[in-house]
Amino acid sequence: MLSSFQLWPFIDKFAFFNTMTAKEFERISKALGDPHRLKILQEIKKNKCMACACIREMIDLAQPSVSHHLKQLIDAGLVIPEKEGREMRYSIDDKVFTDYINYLSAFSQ
Amino acid sequence: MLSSFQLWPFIDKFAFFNTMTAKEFERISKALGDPHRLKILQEIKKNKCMACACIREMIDLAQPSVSHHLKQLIDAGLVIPEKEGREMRYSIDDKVFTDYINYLSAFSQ
DNA sequence: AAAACATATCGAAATATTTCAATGTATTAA
DNA sequence: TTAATACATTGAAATATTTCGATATGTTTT
Repeated sequence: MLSSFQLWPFIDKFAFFNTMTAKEFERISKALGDPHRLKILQEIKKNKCMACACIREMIDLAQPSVSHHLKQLIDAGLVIPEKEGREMRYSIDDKVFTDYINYLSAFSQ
Repeated sequence: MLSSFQLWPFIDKFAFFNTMTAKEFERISKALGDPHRLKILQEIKKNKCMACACIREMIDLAQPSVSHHLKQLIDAGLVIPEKEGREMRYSIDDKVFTDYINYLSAFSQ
């Protein structure tokens, strides 16, 4: 059976099945490549919690550092920020993870 | 329906389904977070080619730089090096990509 | 054995990232 | 309206990564 790529060989295997560009992929990979940010992501996944107040308790970093890491996760699209009074709430953007996985899956087949 | 995590809540969701540690995940993410290394991976995926000779033609970098990037991909486990005469052949380790995707999938569900 | 070739390693300069004290901004409480 | 709270931004030092010329190592060719 022919795959799409054999039928349309001019289509880039690494950009066809989702809208992610190589630049976006790179930014997400960078965001994932830090132990503090991975911890933050896992905490946000466990329970959508307010940021610095809650996250600082689990990570040994100053407030501006936590803020800096959160910004990178947000800029990569992995985390969605939401203002709630004078606090912030952060949540995981499942779709961006799915797109990232789709991009990756071109390598493991 | 109960998930495994509800049945065994003491098991870490991010380390159960594969053997990858957070440190390994971090190293792979870092390796993926560079445009040159992504290009190299895509080229290796397309056709298992000899390294510097073939890869240098597609990337505007000096030979030691290509070697340096390849080393990071190898250290991350994404690429398998193989000596063939005086050349090297590099190939993708599908399994490591699959493990990485498994680790990631805990975030997108 | 000497020359040529393919790639790795070293070391240093250029560049990028991480970190935090100080300060700014917006929101709620007094 | 002044205090306090929650978080973002700035700017600078510490640290890590990228890059490449020079050189080393191992393999094939002559």
